[in-house]
Amino acid sequence: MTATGDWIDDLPDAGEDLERSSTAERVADLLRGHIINGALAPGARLSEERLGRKFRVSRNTLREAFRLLGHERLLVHEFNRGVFVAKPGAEDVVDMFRMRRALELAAVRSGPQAPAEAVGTVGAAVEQGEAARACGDWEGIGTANMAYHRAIGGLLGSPRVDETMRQLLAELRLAFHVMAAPRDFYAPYLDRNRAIYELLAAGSFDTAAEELAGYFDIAENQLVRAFTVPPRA
Amino acid sequence: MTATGDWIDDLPDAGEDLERSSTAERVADLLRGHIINGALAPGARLSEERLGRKFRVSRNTLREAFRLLGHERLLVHEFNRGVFVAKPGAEDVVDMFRMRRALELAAVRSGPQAPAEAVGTVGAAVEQGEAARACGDWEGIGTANMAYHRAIGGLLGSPRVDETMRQLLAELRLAFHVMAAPRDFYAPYLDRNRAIYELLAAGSFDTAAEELAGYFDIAENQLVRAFTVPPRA
DNA sequence: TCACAAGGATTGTTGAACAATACTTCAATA
DNA sequence: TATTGAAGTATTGTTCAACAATCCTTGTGA
Repeated sequence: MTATGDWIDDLPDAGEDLERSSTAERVADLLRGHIINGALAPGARLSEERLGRKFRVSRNTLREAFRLLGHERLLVHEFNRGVFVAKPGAEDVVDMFRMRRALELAAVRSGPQAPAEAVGTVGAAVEQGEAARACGDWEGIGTANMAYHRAIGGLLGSPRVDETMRQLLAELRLAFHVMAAPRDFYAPYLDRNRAIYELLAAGSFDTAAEELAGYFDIAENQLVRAFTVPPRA
Repeated sequence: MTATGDWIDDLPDAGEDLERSSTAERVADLLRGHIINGALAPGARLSEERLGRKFRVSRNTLREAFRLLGHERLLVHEFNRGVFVAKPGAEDVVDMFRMRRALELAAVRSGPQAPAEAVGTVGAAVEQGEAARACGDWEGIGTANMAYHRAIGGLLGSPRVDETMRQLLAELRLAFHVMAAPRDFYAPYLDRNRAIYELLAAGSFDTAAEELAGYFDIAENQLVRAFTVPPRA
């Protein structure tokens, strides 16, 4: 017989690829993508009948998908009026940053206990962003920035925090589409991202936290200003 | 004419009392109550047909309610098998405490910027717990402890953190029902709760954070032990 | 004991139907 | 003109019934 049967424990987890089958979840994924990349403008109304025809799913299934995205704050559900793509305001941005500060700063400060490859994931996101900049791929820079901060949150090694960060950053990205010129918003922060990563890799977690806090202050300020001066009515 | 029409802006917001009407949400509220007070045991299966008959709602409406509670991690949805009351394990408790530490400690340290009556809310929860202890109302002590930590999270003044804390503590409470003797679990912590509150009221936020961190260590340890030594099979 | 097939039970999804509510239009009135 | 009121229409809220897909149980046979 071959050594042991342990080989079955060694192959990678299927990870949701098996259980993932519900139509409602697939529709939710599809919609989430369209919302995040801006294909569905904030405030847009989602008609049950028309979307149902478009996706070839029944109204009931569609409504289940709506509930999922509503819980992620990407859709708002107004009773007897329908569901709309969420339209975050300045106060929402402020609130999201409150939560980001709490979670990401705690994550960075918990660096010494972070799981093994967690810091490496941050570095990968940094390079992903720099590659996008080299191509002039502004959309890609935004995506990389999301991955970067998700990786920061990942330092806590907490599935619940990971999930929360995922939602939070998706909602934040939605907020960008309300802004005037989100194009090269993130580009100036790429160098700062790398600097923080270097500090993490060097084990200077407290200094990294201070740097990150500085980033929050600047980015929040810039974002809120972009909201307060509305993108021409 | 009477001075201005501004009086209409001055009356208090109706605040969700008007929009709150969906049957699915009411069913979700009902189920949530039954789950956190232990009427529905962890691991129990929720049959769509039987629950639908019981509550006099259709399967579709019930399924919408399930989705809501699933997103709060109170129910787990297994494809083609049904929904079950979540059954948190030791690793879930550890993870919940990771997130609690991040949020509540950040909240306490943000004390100086806390909204006006936020500290008072913490004090109210302390007294609510002491009153419950005086009555020997163990269930009430647990409820008061939940309110206490929600109030701690409320120091951040963030709606998103509030919502997250609400879910987190509901899930944590569910975890208690897996324990052997959850009866007087919280009683020993009442004095500590008051001590932390006094520190908050005195403005010693950093000291309060240290005390709170100590509470987390002890409570988590006690909880995890209660899980590792299972409540007789 | 194990494998496997048949059967029943439950969920996944659809489509249609009706009630309840919101939105639109337009006429009537002050 | 501005506002009110009253249809009429469109959309959502909810239910019901049906069928496909999947799981679980049971019993049979080797």
